[in-house]
Amino acid sequence: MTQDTTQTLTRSEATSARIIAAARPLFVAKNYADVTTDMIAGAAGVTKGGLYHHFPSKESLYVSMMLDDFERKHQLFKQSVASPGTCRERLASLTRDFLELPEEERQLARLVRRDINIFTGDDRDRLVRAYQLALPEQIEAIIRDGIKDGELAPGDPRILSWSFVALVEVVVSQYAYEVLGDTSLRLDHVLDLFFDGAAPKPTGGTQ
Amino acid sequence: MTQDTTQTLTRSEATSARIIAAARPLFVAKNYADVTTDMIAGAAGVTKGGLYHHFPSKESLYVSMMLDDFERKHQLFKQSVASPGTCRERLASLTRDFLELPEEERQLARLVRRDINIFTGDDRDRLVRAYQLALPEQIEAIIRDGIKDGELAPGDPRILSWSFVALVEVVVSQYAYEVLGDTSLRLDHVLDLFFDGAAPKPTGGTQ
DNA sequence: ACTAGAACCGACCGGTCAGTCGGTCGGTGA
DNA sequence: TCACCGACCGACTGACCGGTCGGTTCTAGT
Repeated sequence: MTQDTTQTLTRSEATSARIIAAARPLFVAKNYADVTTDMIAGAAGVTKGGLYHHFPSKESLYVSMMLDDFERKHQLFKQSVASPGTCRERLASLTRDFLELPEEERQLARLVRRDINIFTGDDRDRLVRAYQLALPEQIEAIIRDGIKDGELAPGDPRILSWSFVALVEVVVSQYAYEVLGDTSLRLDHVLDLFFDGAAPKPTGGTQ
Repeated sequence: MTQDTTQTLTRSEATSARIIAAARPLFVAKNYADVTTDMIAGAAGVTKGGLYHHFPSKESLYVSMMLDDFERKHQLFKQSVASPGTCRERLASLTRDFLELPEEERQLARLVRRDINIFTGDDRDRLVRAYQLALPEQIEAIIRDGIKDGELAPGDPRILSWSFVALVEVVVSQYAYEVLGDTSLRLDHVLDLFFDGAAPKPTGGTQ
């Protein structure tokens, strides 16, 4: 698998991918414990035996699914971090990418918080590290630059990045979509709130 | 229970309360599915049969526990909403009350987000309503006043209240405690960020 | 065509856990 | 002191689910 990534997937790889793809919406919709291996296998068009041919355990299937997703997100968000422009522009780029992700992939990022205390030891550590690398650390890098360049007030970049993530999660809700509408307005809302706060601007312009 | 709250609890009420008190730390530490009724009963000093004498199901025990807690929080936060002062002062009062709650009670508020998709129908609705009444709606009331009085820029008060809650949850983390230290500094951080944002102040004062 | 091995099947096992039920205990009123 | 009843007990049940395993089918190389 390491020596040959150029051509089409093997049958085994295709089935593994199909199983993971089938598991994704199930784990988004229901708790880890409430998603059975039979459900996943059924949704993927294999039997439980087939599933266990590709994954040694339910837990390892879950971890594979999450690591897969974090890797994709990591690649996606890395681009915004590397892009030129102001801190605000780069944060906007990253957030826009996130908001324009399909619903399912956006929700996956929340699973790590919901399910993290199910796991212990190695699996838990790997999940946490992969998540932090994919999202908070990318934001933290941009924020760190922003502080250095004077675009942001001095402060702990990690706490600021978590705060930013928290604000983004708010506008992902159904209600925010109804009130704020499409991506651009939700994006502006998050950036305005993060950079300038909720107090009225001293200059008092209307939007 | 409605007609007689003056004197000491009956034995039955005391046992119910003991069971709920025993369940609280267990549900905080582990997922709903991973906390067994035997564990709860054991921690409460009764047997499973005794537990089921007081609660018809595990789910109803969980719901009772949560509704109990939300009711207490509702009473607590109501005071800050009713208190005089600026929007910022009232938000500070409410947030300080929250931050000074014992760890266990603070964490309980997060359970509703973690476990809400376990339940369906009536129980789910009651949990959501009780939570929103206890926390976001109290904050929303203060924010609504703030917008009316010009202390906050116009905006959707519900989204702003959710944003505020999200920012508070960030400073509840272990890391934030290490970086920011005691309650007052974390409180200031949340309020500064919410009201004024992360950008440097135009006047440029240092703290 | 033959065959070795990978992919896949599905009945089954072992363990777990919510919920049950017949019974015991202790307090309370007559 | 005795009868009653709510509180409590704990062994048991039935269903569910993760994981196994012997067997079958598909595929690729010769």
